[in-house]
Amino acid sequence: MKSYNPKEIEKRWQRRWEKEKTFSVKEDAKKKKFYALIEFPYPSGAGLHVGHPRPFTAMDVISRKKRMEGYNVLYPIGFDAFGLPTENYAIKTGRPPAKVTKENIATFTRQLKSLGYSFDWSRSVDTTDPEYYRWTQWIFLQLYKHGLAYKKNQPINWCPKDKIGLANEEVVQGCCERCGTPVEQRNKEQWMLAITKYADKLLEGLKEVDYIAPARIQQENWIGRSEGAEVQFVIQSEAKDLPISRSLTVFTTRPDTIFGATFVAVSAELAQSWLKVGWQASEKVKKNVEATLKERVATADRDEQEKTGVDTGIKAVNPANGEEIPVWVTNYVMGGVGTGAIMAVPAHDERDYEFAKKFGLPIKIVICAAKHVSGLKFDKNGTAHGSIDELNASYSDVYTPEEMLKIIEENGAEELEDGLVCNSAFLNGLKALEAKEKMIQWLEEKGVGKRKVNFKLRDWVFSRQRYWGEPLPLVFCEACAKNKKFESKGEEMNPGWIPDEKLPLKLPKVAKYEPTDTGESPLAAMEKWVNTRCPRCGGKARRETDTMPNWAGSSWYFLRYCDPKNKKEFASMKKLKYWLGSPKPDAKPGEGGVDWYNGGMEHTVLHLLYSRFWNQFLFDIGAVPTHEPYKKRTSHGMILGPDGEKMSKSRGNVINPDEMVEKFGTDAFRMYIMFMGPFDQAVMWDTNGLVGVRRFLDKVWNLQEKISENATFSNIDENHLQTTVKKVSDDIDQMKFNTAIAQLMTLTNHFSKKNIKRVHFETLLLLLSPFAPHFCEELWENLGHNSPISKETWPQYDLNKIKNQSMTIVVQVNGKVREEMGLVPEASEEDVKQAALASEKVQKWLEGKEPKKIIYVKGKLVSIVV
RNA sequence: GCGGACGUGGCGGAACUGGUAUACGCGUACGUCUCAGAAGCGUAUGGAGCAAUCCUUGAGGGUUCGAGUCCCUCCGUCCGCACCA
Repeated sequence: MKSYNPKEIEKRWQRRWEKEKTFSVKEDAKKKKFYALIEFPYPSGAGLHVGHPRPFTAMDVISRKKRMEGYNVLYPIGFDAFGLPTENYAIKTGRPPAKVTKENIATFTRQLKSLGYSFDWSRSVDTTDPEYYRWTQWIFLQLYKHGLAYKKNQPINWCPKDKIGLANEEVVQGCCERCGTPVEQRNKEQWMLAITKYADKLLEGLKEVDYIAPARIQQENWIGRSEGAEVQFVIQSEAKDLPISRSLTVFTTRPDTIFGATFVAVSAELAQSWLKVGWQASEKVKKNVEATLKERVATADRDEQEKTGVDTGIKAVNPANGEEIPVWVTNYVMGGVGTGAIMAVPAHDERDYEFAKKFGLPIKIVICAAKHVSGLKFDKNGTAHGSIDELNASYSDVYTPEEMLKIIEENGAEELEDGLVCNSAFLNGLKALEAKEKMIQWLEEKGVGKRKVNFKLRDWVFSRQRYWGEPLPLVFCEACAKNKKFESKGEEMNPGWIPDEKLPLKLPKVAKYEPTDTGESPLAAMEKWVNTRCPRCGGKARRETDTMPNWAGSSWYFLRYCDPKNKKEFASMKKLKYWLGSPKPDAKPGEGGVDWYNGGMEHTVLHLLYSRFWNQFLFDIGAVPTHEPYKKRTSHGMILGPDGEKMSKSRGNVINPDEMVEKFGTDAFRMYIMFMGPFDQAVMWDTNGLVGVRRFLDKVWNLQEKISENATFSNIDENHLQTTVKKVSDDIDQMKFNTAIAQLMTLTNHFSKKNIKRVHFETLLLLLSPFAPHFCEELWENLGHNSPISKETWPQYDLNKIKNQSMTIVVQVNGKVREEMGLVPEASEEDVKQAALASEKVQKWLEGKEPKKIIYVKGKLVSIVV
């Protein structure tokens, strides 16, 4: 017998799969479809990282199993190739990004093919291919035509190192997500996508889909819906010079606490906007505003930041009780949130409390609830700690501490929701949530406020001033703008667009890729390209020179996979319906999507949200068949270096996949990646573990010699086999690959102690084949099969075949295991109990006492209580 | 601060709806093969003890015949958001 030589057999099978197009799929109405998706890689110059194979192998295992179960499986691959690293490389070396990208894709392709993935390579896409980005541009134009893309002059996050504008989502703690440089604010004209118009739909859609909880929760938090009210506070006459001469609008989620508002706090941004339009504020106020705005940009960690502020001297009237309260400018109210102004309720908001304490502003309790009376803490015995006397010093009609305690105890009012409103006129005695509703109604009736839903989500900054991205297919024509030939949607001149049949608008070849400090894209210097004819009137016009962010191409790639060669549409509806539509006969319209999408947690906010937005929009205009793009979303953990740290060149703990494949073989590498640890958790690389998996494969290889038709096959053997079929099947479905492999090892260990029948060895190979495909193909062929194992049927288990000759019953005395007995499986409860009591060991522990109680768990154990 | 995940041998990690904790792998020790080493193969391997037996799932308490699993308090690690009103 030849020994196991991975190098030889892996090349052979890879060539054969390619030649026979084993994994190419076509739509086939007779077969159930299954669409498995992984996040397509960015083809960096460094080549494949060991992080890549983890999700790729996992979905490959699932895809291979699904194929064997009779599904028509689409498992596609492509490249998300626009982006900064390639552009920066081009700047450094002067080589054209398109060329560099081609080379990188070739490297990635070779590496991915060497790992034996069952991708349908004939459907491969490349986001930088004009035939692909033609449709990215087309979708953008659809958004524009539907009023969801607009140009806006606004402060943007500017990374001075990368010389690029960043979306809010790309700024982490005030720094550029990519390079870590502190971000500056700059005013720039930017293309925006109105994702906020889809905020509610994006939130609603999460109910339809099966995402792992952290992914769903992160999306919910990011969208950040909060229900409350906008309330008008009338400004007193001393502030005539204020632009908001009549009233100031605040947003609050707790209108029920309005009687406890003791001051109004406004953001420095709002104050600045007043100053710009002629507010005559004192020098002190002006200085404070300036200082706060400066600090905003510089401070990354706001945790430790001291609250500061200044009294503007303006008075506002609380509409609920007519009380006059001061307006302060503070650093803890943010410009972009709500209306940029709040009513401060120090008794029930920690931040307001901290501020009120510091500046000696009054604190008024209006809700009796243990956890929400600032400065007061109640322990389990109901004893109050803190200083309520200090709090209510300026308000005589608040309950005494004793009365409050009583209310809290009687109503079990721990949380704010359970609290009772006090000191609030017509709201007194109501539960906080009821009071909230009543107050909103009251505000609306009086015309001093209205119900309002607020979102954290901001519109998406969609333009980048860089070269290596999709050009925005827009043209500015002054003549047309003057003649108002285009419907007005933005603030400035409205550009016309390039007609569909003229797409794609190709990226021109430029000599220099450097971005400019003025913030213009390198395309702006291409006079020949920039100056063009207006597609409407044929007159002189200029092209838009901004490009799209790298999120654009990845927002719809899963759609293109369904019909990658289509020249007339981004994909035909018929094909989209086949691959994305729900196969369930009772499915509601719009239900379905990619059956299973696995990707990194780092993409659960941005990429996932953006592509859901595009898909929902495309659904609304009738271009795709489903509401939601992805039916099911899972995530993998990171692979850490052998030192337990994130792999990085500077740490020198990077593992090269090519090297591992060269040394141990692709199948061992794939199996080790799956065996390392729980799929959703971070795991440390340990090459010794890979050695162990390789040993396992050798062991399976050697089983060939033990095949004998005279081999015995006992019930115990049958048990092992059936349990393994069940466990491996179930575990793969639940992505518990590590335990599936452990079970295959157990079965192999069992088999290697005896002679085995060929059919049982074959079952083992079938179960192993998704993990180690080349290895199993080879052994399958050695057994004399002509057709490949990948075309075989997945084994079925039959629990009825598990026949126990005996069952093992554990006997516990007072909760401790004292005896283990083998009994016939037919034994009745009485038989088992009798046998247990009769046992010598049990008798010894009973010490002659009568058992109080005997519990029997069928087929498992007897528990005797003395 | 809020939200989420988690804490089990020397190490990575198993354990279904509460029912024999430590599966599987690594490492280690001994044996076998070998001129020798490596790789194989075999046996052992949570801790203490000669043994009977006792102890053991971050710490402490509770519920239960029975807790890694459920409840409470605390400690620690990782991730996400962050003065979001």
